[in-house]
Amino acid sequence: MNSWLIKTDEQEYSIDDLEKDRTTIWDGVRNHQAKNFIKQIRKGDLVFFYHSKSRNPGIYGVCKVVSDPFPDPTQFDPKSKYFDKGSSLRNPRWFTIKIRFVRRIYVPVKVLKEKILRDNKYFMTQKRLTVFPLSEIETKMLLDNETHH
DNA sequence: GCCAACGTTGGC
DNA sequence: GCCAACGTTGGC
Repeated sequence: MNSWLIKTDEQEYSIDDLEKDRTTIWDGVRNHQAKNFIKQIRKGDLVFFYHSKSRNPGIYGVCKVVSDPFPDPTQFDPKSKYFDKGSSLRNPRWFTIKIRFVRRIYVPVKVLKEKILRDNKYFMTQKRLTVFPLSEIETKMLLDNETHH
């Protein structure tokens, strides 16, 4: 089992939405490096749910991946802002996964930066990458950190 | 293929 | 709200 950090914009889809919906499709990723990571995610993997454009950026939840990667439906929908006319059903360009809410945690970006993810090259150097893998040690530290909840 | 212009992201 | 960093676009 692997674990990953994924980002969403709090304005668009927040941890509150996810807790209410229980499951969601994490769609709309349109970056090739991110897509390559998505294709490596497997059902049963662990996901940490991060809010960036927030007043208090940080990790807000733990989720379980409940599907293998599959073509992101929004790429085929002309009404979607994620529509990609260069993609086709036969040869889809973008992929997504389905995740299920497990529980809330809160780890502020300061703690991630100064401690838990300070050796994570993706977190530290690729601010705009919306999904990347976490090591076992990082995963353990994140799970151990949730004492105050 | 280069690179300036542009739009978006992320942290403060 | 600001702005640096950075990914993408489009003209050449």
